[in-house]
Amino acid sequence: MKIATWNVNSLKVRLPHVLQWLAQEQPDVLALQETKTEDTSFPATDLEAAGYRVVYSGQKTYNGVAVLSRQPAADPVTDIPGLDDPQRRILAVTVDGWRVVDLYVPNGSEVGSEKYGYKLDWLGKVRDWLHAESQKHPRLVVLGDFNIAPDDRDVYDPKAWHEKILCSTPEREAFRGLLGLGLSDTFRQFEQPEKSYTWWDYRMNGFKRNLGLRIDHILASEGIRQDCRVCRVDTAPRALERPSDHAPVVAEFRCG
DNA sequence: ATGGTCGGTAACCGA
Repeated sequence: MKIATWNVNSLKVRLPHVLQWLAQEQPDVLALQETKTEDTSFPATDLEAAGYRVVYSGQKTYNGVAVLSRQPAADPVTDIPGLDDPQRRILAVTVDGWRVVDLYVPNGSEVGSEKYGYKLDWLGKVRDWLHAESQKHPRLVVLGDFNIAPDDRDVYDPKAWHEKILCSTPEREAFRGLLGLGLSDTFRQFEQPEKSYTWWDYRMNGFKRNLGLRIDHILASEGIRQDCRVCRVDTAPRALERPSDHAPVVAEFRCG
């Protein structure tokens, strides 16, 4: 089972990159964030022609998540029970007995802002929901744009980002809270190159200078963490013309 | 030097 996550920052603009990447990598599952596409204009036909089933939860202008899968996706959930939120940020589906939870965690804007409060509240409610999901599904993968750099080694300049958004202690505690559900940060199960990141600001030639943060993650439940064979960032799409500001992250699991 | 670049959408907001 090869499963990946990619914040595409507009699926309409990035569709050629996504189709190219699917053809090259042939993942079993690809979770997308920031599709910025209403469901009525989701490019289902193009993706199905590429051999993928599509499930999506979008809205106008902002947010939007989708899961592409080679096998059919069952039991979709688009809302956290008990959280009445118009923002389309979560999508859970079951593929081949694997529960896949696609998250687009709020950015939070600035520490202490209203959006920051929403982010922390949202993360708390997601944690409660994922606790219930983990009881129901022994094979659980939680992946997406978490908008949290878990550790200083996930930040190109930890001093400059000290207690800044994406790096603040409450955000990192919320991330550790998810790990406390028995979820493993699959990227850190393996030796990795130093200065591995998944997002680089469009400004200041951030990618060329590798001024990045690792904020996109693939978490695996206790039942499958030992089956994870590799987790890596694919920086190649970030170097293309007109790229997303995020790179895909891929994890491969031994099956059965 | 406190900027800078994208995407969506139509003057700015969000990231």
